Amino acid sequence: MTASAVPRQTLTRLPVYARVLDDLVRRGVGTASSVELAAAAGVEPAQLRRDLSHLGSYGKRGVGYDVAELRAHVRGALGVGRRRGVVVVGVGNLGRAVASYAGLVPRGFEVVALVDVDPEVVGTTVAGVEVADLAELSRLVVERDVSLAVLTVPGGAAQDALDAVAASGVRSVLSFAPRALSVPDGVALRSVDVAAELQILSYYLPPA
Amino acid sequence: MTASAVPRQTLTRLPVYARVLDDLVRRGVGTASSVELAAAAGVEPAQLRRDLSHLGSYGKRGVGYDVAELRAHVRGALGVGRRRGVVVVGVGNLGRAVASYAGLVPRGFEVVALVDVDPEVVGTTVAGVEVADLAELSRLVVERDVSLAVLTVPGGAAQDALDAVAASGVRSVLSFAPRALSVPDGVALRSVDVAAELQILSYYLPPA
DNA sequence: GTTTGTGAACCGATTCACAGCA
DNA sequence: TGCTGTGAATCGGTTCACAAAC
Repeated sequence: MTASAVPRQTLTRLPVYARVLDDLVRRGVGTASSVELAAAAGVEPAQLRRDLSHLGSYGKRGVGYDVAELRAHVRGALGVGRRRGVVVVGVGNLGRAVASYAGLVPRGFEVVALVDVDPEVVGTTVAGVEVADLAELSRLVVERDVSLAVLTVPGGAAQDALDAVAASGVRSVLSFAPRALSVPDGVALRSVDVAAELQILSYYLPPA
Repeated sequence: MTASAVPRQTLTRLPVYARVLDDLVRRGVGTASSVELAAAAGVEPAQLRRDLSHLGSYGKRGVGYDVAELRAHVRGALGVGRRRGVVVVGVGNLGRAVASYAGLVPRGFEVVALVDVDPEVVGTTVAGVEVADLAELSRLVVERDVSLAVLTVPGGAAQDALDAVAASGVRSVLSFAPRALSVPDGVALRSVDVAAELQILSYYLPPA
């Protein structure tokens, strides 16, 4: 089962499974069935079994899954455990929040560079990292072994930021900008738009 | 075409269309074809036409869509334009970033309440709003007409926060907590997990 | 001629349901 | 017996392709 054979939707659930398995390992649970794992992950058992089948055949019929073994395989598929250098582009409120977010370190993500274009911000230190000018991006990516970028820039600056990040050699980008972005070849982009999420939720509110 | 007939996936694209239409109105464009709109939104023309067809039939064959009219219908479906009170639960770095996020106001979202459990934080003012104790939540929801909640609490506190928010009468919730949450009846929940997004992106990185 | 709106075909993902293995 | 892994059925959503409308 090659890596590229993992369906997109399955891929989005693997981090959830990884978290559930982390919990079970921490609690010393040795074995778990698809029913138990699915309940903890908030999905259907059949879906979880199908998802895991894309990684290989690691369960035992009549028994369930060995928690530690399965965890190793899920982590392996996601590349968890390997250190991943992250650059945060745009050091406003959101950029500072991402840079300070404690949830990244236990997953192997290390914010090793911050860049901005505002001279007021460049030179300041956030979460122990000095903010550099955007012009330094390419150098920092190489020197600090950056493999992921988080864009926390205003919408109007997002396309330029994405292009700059791509030119610097980073191939995986998470954007918080409320914009449809044209994605350079070979770059994987995921987007989060907080206002859009709230608008989607608004749909369900009473129109009154 | 009733409101509940809008498919989930279409719903997630409506905010994108709304933004594109905002731009066109601002630039004084009167009419646009599905090809033009789709290009700006980053989707296929057929998909855009299908999506819009769920809202009604607002295009003119041989001409395209009247930008202002279509915008009004898309906004209407999402309830944009109506003021929406928002409470931010958990005033850490991320909560402060959300409370200060300028992108919410133009979409009609107004952060009118902040709550936390930490006595160090309660009483401070963020983005012009005083942080209240979580115990005040129900009162604030009523007094300030809150219809949406954003959960920016640590993972371990998320389920309790969600339950408290639901008990206070808020029915639409956006969570940033890295947890699978059990959703109370009648509540719409959307989740954003930054570390999970980075893990998904990690999948595409070279394993070396 | 141009472009919408939509049946119909297609596609990927979910769920069912059970054969196969522990 | 109990539970996985997976064919087969199903479902929702996307894309095709064209008749209808302008």
